[in-house]
Amino acid sequence: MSEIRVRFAPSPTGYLHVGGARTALFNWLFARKRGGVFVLRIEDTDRERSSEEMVGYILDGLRWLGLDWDEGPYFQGERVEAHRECAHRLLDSNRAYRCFCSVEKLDAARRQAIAEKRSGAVRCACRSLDPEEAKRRGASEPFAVRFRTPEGETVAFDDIVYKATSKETNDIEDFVLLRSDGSPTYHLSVVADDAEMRITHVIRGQDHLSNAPKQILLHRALGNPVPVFGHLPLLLAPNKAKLSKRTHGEVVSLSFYRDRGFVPDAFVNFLALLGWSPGGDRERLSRAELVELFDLSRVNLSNAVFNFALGDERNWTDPKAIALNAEYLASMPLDELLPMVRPFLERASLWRDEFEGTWAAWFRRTIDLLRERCRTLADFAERGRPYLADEFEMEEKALEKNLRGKAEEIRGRLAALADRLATIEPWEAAAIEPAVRAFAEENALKIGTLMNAARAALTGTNVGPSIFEVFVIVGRERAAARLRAAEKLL
RNA sequence: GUCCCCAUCGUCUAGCCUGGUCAGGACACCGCCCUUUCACGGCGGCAACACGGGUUCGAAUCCCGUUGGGGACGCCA
Repeated sequence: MSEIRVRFAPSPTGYLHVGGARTALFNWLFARKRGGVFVLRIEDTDRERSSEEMVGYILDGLRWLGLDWDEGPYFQGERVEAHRECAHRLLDSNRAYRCFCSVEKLDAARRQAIAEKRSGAVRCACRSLDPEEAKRRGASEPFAVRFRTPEGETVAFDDIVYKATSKETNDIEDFVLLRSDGSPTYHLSVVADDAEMRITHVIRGQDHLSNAPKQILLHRALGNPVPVFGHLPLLLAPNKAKLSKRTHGEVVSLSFYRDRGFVPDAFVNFLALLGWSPGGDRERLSRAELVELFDLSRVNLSNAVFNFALGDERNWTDPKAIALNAEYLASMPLDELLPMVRPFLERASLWRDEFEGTWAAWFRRTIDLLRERCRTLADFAERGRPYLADEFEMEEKALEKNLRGKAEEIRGRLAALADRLATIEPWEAAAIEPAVRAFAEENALKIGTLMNAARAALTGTNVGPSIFEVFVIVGRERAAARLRAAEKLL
């Protein structure tokens, strides 16, 4: 049995989006599961729309997800001579022909065919031109090279996902192989490169399903071994349209998920479950488990909706993705989490080198305390501010409800509590709690009122971890200072 | 318009191949418990086999049709 080789072949005409990332992931999983080779090929034959910058983004995205490739990146644009050579071979064997029609004329013919309720797969008149005559004309006239699609045949193939699939060749147009400027088109390049790179399994989006018969025909005409195809159901936007960077914007771009604080493993886990399931109830799956359980033939046949709602503060992207990310944040090894949090703190100007030096133990404890309440890495910067820095916002809600609203009861008591903090030993939750409770009792204060007021004073909010843990993390002096400051707001 | 593909809770899905289960799970949502906050956790609730015909003792499961959705039909990839 020869080696299994798959490829991910994005075109660098835009950012890597979530759908493309999933295609890459499924190729990667398939290769890793079967001990195959994962090839990365950049399909940059559309020179006008491709850019080097986009190539960089695509590589960054794959690296972020941890989808390491074994070969490449190869650039299709560097192989145009080989592709052209294929077209000429086809021309020589009469499996392709020269077409002298103008693009305008063809467009008009196609529109008319559709208007007359006929097939859109129009055949060009140049198909029946005498090859020798066409060759002579070609010396002085621009022409495109078209594939001579056989007539009256059925192309059948077994798709790993869609199983038995077939298409009548009469429904396939004579697609272009070489443009009139001599540049190869997608179909030709893909087929030539897949053969050259000895690709055994073509795993890609279902939007390519109707391209498979054309490519099979081309492979046969070229005398290549035909690869096995596996088409993946599409990822749809909430409005059920195919996901596209252009219409759906940055929220479908992979880099957006990195920037908004997703853990790569969590996002990979989520992506894997979009269109595939190992069967049963298992959902939280590590990368190793994914590789172990992955089975392309178990991929769903129907398209999956990727839910996002940018206007929605809480569920700006698929709630299930967020839930999974929160689960990873809460339970992943702290040592892996810490370095992921750092860039988000840096971006918010909350990072201090001491966090990795003299304050390392304290920092670990702080992040560990916060993680249960964070849904993205960005939340650490947002919720962590009162713990990590001295300037933080006093939320109006907290101020009104737990400080000013309770002014009669707590006036003078906050400052008194601040004094009391100095006497607590050791400075741990187990000692702070009884001391604070005793203080409340002595002052005829409801403990809840005092705790809520303290939370507002120390963190500026009315939500967060146990107030006694908060005291520990904020620290004796800072806590006292904040209590006194809050006293002045009453 | 032509061709191709698809169809289980709001969403992701298990079950379908090899008909017989209260159609299972997760997320979301709602309630209760835990907690004098929030979150986590626990318990419970809401919620689906698109429709119509067959085949069969019996259909989510097999067949046909309808409807709905998606994709392709480019000298884009």
